Amino acid sequence: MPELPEVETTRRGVAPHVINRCVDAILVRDRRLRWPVQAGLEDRVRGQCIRAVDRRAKYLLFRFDQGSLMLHLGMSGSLRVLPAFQPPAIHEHIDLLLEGGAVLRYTDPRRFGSLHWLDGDPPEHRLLTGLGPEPLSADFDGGYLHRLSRGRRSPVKGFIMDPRVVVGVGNIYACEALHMAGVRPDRAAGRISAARYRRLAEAITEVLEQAIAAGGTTLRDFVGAGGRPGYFSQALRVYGRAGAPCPRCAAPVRVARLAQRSTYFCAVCQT
DNA sequence: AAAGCGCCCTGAAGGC
DNA sequence: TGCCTTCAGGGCGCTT
Repeated sequence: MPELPEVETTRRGVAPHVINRCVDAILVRDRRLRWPVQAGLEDRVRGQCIRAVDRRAKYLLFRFDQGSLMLHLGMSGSLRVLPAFQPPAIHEHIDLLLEGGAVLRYTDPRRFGSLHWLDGDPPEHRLLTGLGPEPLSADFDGGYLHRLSRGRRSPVKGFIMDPRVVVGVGNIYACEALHMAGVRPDRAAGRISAARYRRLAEAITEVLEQAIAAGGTTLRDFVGAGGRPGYFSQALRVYGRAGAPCPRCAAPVRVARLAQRSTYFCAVCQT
């Protein structure tokens, strides 16, 4: 289940195989994704050529000469490039048949993902408006988090996971970044100092960059575009390690429910 | 306006 | 072994 590093890993994995390839056809075998795949989408894509593969938040944007396909992997989606068509297995819902025979195939057991056709250039959609900055861009830093958080009483973990605040920080990386920065997940967002937000922003950036460099985090079913698993799971400090020693102070890692999500933290060195 | 929930869906894991 | 319950990486959209 893709968080931002998995989506970025997927983007980098598929891009070289699809850029400047033209689409002979798109096959949508199951339209029942998070939102039903719009009727007629096939006609918009057919015959067009992919010019770029971009990412905004966790959305992949396949840019054509006229319009874009916007794909979200949801919690269980993955993409891979097949050298030639082969009969689809269960949950393999969508194929882009590329000129020359290769197939870009979308698999999504839970069908929480989505696929939209966007006419505009640059691509615009209500799901993209209102998104916060990219965490790996220059307009994201501790000063930004500090300014935006003033007056907020809800926990800082939910604050950094809010895509209107900053995109791409899912449950795993929120836990990891808060541990790296030494910030308790349940601290009120509005009561954290500028200096600590500086550390937290740096931690978010660092953990995401490390995870991208490692090819994402494999948990259960994530497989990168080339079929290789990610290796970041070996580097997780607290996520999924309840009871194990904190890598910094050796106190047992604790787990709590925060905003309906499992939250792993060290009660000693996160304050 | 912020915050808290329910919910979409399938599969894996753990308890009994 | 099998059945049942719980949980999972997201995030929209409704209610308060």
